[in-house]
Amino acid sequence: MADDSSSDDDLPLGQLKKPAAVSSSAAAASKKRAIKEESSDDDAPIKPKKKAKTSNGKAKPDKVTSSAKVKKEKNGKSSDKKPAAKKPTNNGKAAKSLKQMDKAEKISHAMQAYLWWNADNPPAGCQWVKMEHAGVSFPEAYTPHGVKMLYDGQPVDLTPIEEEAATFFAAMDPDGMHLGNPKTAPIFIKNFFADFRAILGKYHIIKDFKKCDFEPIRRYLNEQKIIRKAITDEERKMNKDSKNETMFKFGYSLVDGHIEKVGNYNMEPPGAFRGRGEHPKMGKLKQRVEPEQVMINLSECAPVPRCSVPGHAWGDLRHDPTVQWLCQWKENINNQVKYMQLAAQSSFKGKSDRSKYNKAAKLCGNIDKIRADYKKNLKSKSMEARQIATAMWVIDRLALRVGGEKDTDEEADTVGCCSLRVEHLKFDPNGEGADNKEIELEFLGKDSMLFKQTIDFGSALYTENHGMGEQVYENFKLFCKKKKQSDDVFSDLTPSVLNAHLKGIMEGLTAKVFRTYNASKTLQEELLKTEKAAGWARLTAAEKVTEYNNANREVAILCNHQRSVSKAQETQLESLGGKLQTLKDQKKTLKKMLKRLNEGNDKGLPTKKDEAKAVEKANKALEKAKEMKEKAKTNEEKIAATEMDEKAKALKKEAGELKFNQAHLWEKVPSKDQVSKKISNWTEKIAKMEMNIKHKDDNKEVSLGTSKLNYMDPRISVAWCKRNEVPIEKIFSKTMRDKFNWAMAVPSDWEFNESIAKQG
DNA sequence: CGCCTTACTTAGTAACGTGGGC
DNA sequence: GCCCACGTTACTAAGTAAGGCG
Repeated sequence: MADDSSSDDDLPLGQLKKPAAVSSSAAAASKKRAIKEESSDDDAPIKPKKKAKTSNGKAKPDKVTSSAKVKKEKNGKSSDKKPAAKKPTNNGKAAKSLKQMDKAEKISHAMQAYLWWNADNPPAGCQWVKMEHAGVSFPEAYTPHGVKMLYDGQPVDLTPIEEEAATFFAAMDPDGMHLGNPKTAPIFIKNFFADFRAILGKYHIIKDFKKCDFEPIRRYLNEQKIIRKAITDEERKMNKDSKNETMFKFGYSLVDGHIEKVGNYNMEPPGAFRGRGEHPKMGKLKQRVEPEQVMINLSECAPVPRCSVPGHAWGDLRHDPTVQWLCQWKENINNQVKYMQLAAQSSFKGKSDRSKYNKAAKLCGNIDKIRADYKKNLKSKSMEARQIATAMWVIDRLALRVGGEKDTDEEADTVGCCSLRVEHLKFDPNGEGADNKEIELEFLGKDSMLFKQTIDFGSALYTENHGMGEQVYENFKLFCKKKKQSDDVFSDLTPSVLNAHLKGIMEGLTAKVFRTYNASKTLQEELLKTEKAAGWARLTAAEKVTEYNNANREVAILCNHQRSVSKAQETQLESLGGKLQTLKDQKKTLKKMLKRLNEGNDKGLPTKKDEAKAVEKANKALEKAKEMKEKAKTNEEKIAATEMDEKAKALKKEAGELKFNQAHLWEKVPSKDQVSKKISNWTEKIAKMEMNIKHKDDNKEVSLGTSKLNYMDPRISVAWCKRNEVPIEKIFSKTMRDKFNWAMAVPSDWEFNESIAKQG
């Protein structure tokens, strides 16, 4: 399995790209025809001639197709030596028979039967030989709601297009990260209003944003939200069905005889551009994309899908097997090309993912050489060599991104290593004096995430084991000398210069490989550390998972993967703090009670106040709300039902709080025994809650998902699960298991090191 | 060669849906 | 069995890097 993954991997991507586009598409085309013939029996059920486009979608022929396919692939598979890998991927649950599966399950079953890492590769330089799909699914045309915004207090008639734009603005949360931030709100409003005015035309009465009142539309949208909340189960099912229908139609592609999932098959709908950070273009109107703007890419032999928007047609057609994309179009905000591509669990993505990790693993064998190289050059007489060496240290040790140049008129002002400016470094941030070797790095990185860390270059962390911290510090001082705050620290260093140097050291090495390498290496080392600790074997699976998450957190911190703390989270944490205090107070009360009982004074001890009443009241309200929901026909009734529901929930919450507040008490005067038992109970509860709060607090600003999804070699996690008897589902969600299907078969002693690079 | 285009990976957040505590 | 906090998924913005072109 993973071991035989052979030499394949880096082949298709790198070297052979050139002969690609034009010439090879012709060559590939002729080859394609040959292949088509060979495998035609294979495709027979899938290609009922004209309707082939919908072959992945339409109801009847499809059912035959998928089940036939399943059987075939299954048989083919059982002959190849590994039935084992299959079972755990089947959700852990007892395998369903084909008859019991719904359509989506059947398709996914069929897809799982294809193991690309055991299959032949497409011709060198090509990603596929045959590819067919249904194109993108377009959002529905805008339906006007007729709710009028106010201008200068007066309702204004708007055309549907104008109304749509106004509605995009009204849909923005006034307290959200764009309008709720006093720094970004003016940018957003300025951009939006400029585009809105352009739609309205010169002579429209709307001229001043301050006189605009979008509140009526905003209220309407909120009302719609409430109505949607009150839908019946039946309606909910219908929505799901129609969603599934478009998934069946557009969500799958046929690539070289097997089904693959498409990632983003829904065309991005129009709206207000939600750029992050202080993006200079936020608020601009993102236009609706017409089919004519879309280019689709499929094989020449594939049927061209009919465009699903009435009266429209695809803009252009391509047959380029050297690329992965199925559709592309231009977006009007930054004039960038966007793509529809296969999903993360597809073979295309799986192949490049595996090759990414193999490349990072290859770095294990070269890292000493590389560190020695930049150590030497840190003192080089050539300024360029010195800058390259210092940048490499930064990228290696601080895990910064390479940092390409950005045009701040067009994009947010964010930086990485090469684009660091003098103003982002603060020497001796704590004013500790001359021989202090601290620098505070403060800047906005990708997605405008704050990087703020004080690096003590003289500390053991950066000086021991060839850490070179002191020399790096001297270099930084040198690079910043006589420069303006706004000057680049690495004056003439660019990502291409840096990457050219890296390529000279190790084939395929680029700056971003260091992040993958360090993330995976860190995970592996952290996991190993805990496994070696005394008593490890006695831990439960859940406790082991906590340790895994701790290791994961180390990686996330290394990569500076953050998330903002939501209001809800903040209040939740606060309320937990309140609860903890209550528990502590209750414990005090219990101790006092015990003391008095010991003294034989049991008069006036607090007892439980009647709480059943409150509970009953809440339950009644809840029942009524349910009833209203079921009866509701009109919008007004639906809104009333939702309101009632919310009221009832508030009552229930209140009752719960009352219950919690006197949970330490008894109906009658308790015995000494009862009290002391409860005291020890409470001690335990308090400890548990303190742990819980600490854990939540530690995690609230760290995002574990990104590193798990993009940086940590999944084979490390799979092997860890296997040797520690932790079910893989505890670590990887369903989609992650699908994405990492190629990694599931590694043995329990698999290691992230240079030897795996040789294997492929 | 430096800049622009192309193609793909990485990223946080909003919306969604579900599993496990009451 | 219910419900909601929480994890998962969808969405699309924002990066990197290679290659082409003038």
